[in-house]
Amino acid sequence: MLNTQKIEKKWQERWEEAKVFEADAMPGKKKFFCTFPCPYINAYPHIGHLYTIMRVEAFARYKRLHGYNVIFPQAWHATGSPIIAAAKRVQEREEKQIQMMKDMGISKEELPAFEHAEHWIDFFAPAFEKDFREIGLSIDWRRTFYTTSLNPHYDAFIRWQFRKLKEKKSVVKGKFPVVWCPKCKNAVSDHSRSKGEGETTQEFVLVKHKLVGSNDLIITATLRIETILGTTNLWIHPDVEYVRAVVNNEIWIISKEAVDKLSGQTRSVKIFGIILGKELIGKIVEEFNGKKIPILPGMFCTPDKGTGIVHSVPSDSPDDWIALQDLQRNHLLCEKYGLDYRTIEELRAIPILDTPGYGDMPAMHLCEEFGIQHQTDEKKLLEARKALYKKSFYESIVNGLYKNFFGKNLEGMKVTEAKEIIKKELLQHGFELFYELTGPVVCRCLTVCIPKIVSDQWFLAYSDEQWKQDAHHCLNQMKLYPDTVRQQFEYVLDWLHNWACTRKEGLGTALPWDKQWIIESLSDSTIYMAYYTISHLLSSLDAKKLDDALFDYIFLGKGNLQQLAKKYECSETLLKQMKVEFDYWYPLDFRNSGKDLVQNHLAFFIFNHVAIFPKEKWPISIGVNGWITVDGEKMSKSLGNMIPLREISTKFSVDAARFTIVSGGEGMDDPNWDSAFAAAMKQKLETYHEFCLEYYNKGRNTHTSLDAWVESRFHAIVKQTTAAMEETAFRTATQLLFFELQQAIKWYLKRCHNEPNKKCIQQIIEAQTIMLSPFSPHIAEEIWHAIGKKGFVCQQQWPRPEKNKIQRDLEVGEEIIKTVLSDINSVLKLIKKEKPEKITLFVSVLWKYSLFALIHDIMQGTKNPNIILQYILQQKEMKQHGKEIMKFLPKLLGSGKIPVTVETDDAEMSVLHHAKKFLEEEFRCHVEILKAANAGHPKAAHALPGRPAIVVE
RNA sequence: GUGGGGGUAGCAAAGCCUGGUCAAAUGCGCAGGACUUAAGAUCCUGUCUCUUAGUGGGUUCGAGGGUUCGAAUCCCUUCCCCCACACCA
Repeated sequence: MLNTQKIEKKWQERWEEAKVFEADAMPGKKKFFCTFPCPYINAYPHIGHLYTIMRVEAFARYKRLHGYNVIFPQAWHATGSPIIAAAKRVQEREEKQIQMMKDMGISKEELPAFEHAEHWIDFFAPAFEKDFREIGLSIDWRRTFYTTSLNPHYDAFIRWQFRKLKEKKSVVKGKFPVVWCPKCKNAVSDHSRSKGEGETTQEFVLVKHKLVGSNDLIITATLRIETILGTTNLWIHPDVEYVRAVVNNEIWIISKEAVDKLSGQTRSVKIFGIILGKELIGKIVEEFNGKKIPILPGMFCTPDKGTGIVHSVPSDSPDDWIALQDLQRNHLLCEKYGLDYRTIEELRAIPILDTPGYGDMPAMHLCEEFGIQHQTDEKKLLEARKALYKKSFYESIVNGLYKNFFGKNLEGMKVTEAKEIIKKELLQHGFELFYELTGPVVCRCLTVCIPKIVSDQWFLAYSDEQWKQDAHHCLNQMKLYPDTVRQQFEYVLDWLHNWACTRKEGLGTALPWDKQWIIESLSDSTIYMAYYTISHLLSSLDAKKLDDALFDYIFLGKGNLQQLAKKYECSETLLKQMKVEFDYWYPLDFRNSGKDLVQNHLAFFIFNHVAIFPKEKWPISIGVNGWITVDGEKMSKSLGNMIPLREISTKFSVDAARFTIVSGGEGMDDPNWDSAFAAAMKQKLETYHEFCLEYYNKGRNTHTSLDAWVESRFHAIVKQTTAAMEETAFRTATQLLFFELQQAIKWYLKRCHNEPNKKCIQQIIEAQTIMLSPFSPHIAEEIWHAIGKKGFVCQQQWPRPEKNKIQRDLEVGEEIIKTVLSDINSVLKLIKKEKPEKITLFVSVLWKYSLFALIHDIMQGTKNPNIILQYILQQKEMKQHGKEIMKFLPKLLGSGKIPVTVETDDAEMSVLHHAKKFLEEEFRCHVEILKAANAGHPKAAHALPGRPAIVVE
């Protein structure tokens, strides 16, 4: 048994000593720069990280074997709120958080330290590095850093980045609705809530209804502005007190509860009167289009939702429909509020939308479907409403009433489209927007949160057309692994609009020109790969002195070297060196991440690169992969199937785990981690190690056709493996270079009775070990060393496939022998004979005829037309002329059986003659090989090209 | 719903673009055998089903249609799974 942990450690130390993975600019030498996105360091890394980073790692090691000067740097991400929020939770000793800390193996004594965000970084950054080192990643650790203002050098870099963006007008100011805590006077992110995780703001439109005979406006709020033409009446709760208030020079009637919400949203609201719902019932309001409708009693109106008043669209709202039904059935109620029930009865729902499956009165149908009897059936109504909203939003079509909507014809348009147009028009005609939360949110300070419009929010202007075009341009010339993600990228680049890039809380860099803001996490991590090229040199400068001039010089080649050196009190050489490093390494050659980052990080990455850097520094390629599943199940904390990296060495061995995870899958599919495979793989690698030691110096010097065969297989496999590696199809590559090659070797050794050609087997062992090294580097080094090779395996040359050594006919020959072997075995098994006395092989023809000659022969007659047919179907001509031929072939086959004489193919005969000795030894009996055509044995008729008939005696 | 990626034997995963050599690679798992004092490892054999002195038949590649002499592969319909739909890592 190998001590894998010892081996891992040994080689990691040796690589470190020899600085194998430290790469510096070497102008003139080909280079490869690859990165894995900074992981967020609020917990230990796990096997999910491993899969994605292995794609970078394997590619990096592969490129090194091709003589590239490779850098693979790694930094840590701490920008944003999760760490701060977690620290706060620790401070509060929140149960869940404490449990999480415990699960991570953090003791009670250590807890107080985790109350401070800085400690998380101090703790996890080294932890990540340790874990990453322990799985043998070929990272240049000199270049490591972490993000946020806690790293002043990086901080200066981010400030430079944002000033550059601002210069290009890529950062703009705008309005933005947020979840707001009135007490903390802060936006409350998901992580800082004690209740209401996942709730966001929701955009309503405020509809103004003019009370006839006064200047008062009754305000309703709706999510479904596209139904505006279906309004038949207003609902108001008779027993609720509403207020009259001056809102931006208008008089509004709204619920008390609505006042706070409205005033939080850039409005001044002054209450000057109270009005009971009852007082308004029966009155008439005038709509924006002049239509007059009544105000009716609706008990379902709740003052804390919207404005507490509802406009009624009975055609498309189950609530409105059933409320209207209730009222129309209830004469007493009408009388109670002094309403004329005849006019009430005449109120009819107005069809406005066509909803597939429900026609133009979906609310009515849904009330029936859900068995809703009364407006107090809240549960059922909620379900019906949800069902309808969803269906209607995506599937309904607006009808003829919208033929002339402010001069626009919307008839036949989908709701998703029409909605935006309707909203836009109405906003121009005095309607207003209003935000509500999708559900109750309570801040960490236990204050109930409200929606608020922040008016000085900064955005990255991704909606800018020119910027989008540049991004597309960049994408078009980029290589994507796999290319199937391209469409997704195209879509995302188009779809992205302005991104709110600043926050009020969290870790990060202060926005240089507006220090109340902190740059948001995704926005600060878009071009930091450039920072890798200089991070190890930059840290020797005094952070306080750093400013834009430095980065302008390094990244954009502006400014005077002498002056700058003076300014930063450093040598010119150092500054120059930084510039050389950047110019040499950039552009970035390969960036790989999970597929979930396509729509944000990777898209931002493209955008910001094209904004800041000249074309020749734009990224070269992006790799994208799926999400790991563990033994067929989604990986999650709750399932308890997270495998932390730190457990890998002891549980599976690093080499086995690295190999396993890569063979889990490729492309965009979710790959699978198979624990049983990992365990088996550990054993296989050990066996492989033993095999190499046993066979490396074994063998003869003579060269046979069998050696030529194994060489052919070897070169074919190397060729395929290389092609797969180039496409980052690492699963395919591992399958080929390990299993496929093993199989070939096994057969080879069997055929040559464990007496391989020395040169052949050495070449194969060396090559296989080299090809294995990107995946399982420790064991590869161990083998390399053990077979007496000098240097590191990771610094060797990737094997070169030699085309002229690949000989198809040799492979076909061995296939025939394999078939014969397996056929004899099945016969032996069937007749339960262990020791045959004699085996006779009847060899048929390899048809040399052209297809048409064959058909001619069939017309002459044959012993078995079906066999011929089968053979015909495989021929190239069939692919070209298949249709014509098949039309008349059945007729031919229907004709009689006339014996036909055919020539035996010499190739097959000679293959079998060569293998005769092998077969005889295999079965320990005499083997006879005859031409089927003139054997005269009844079994001989079974012979097929490439598959002799067999008689065992 | 929209955009993207998928659905293949017990599990995982090739094949699909470019239809025929596909009952479908490979690996894991499982079963039997050899070796061994034994375990592990290793090696061999089998692993849809029925047959059989083997190269044969049947039914399979989410489901249902279609194109074709021929479909896992091309086209249409449909169901299911994953990712994203944002202000955040």
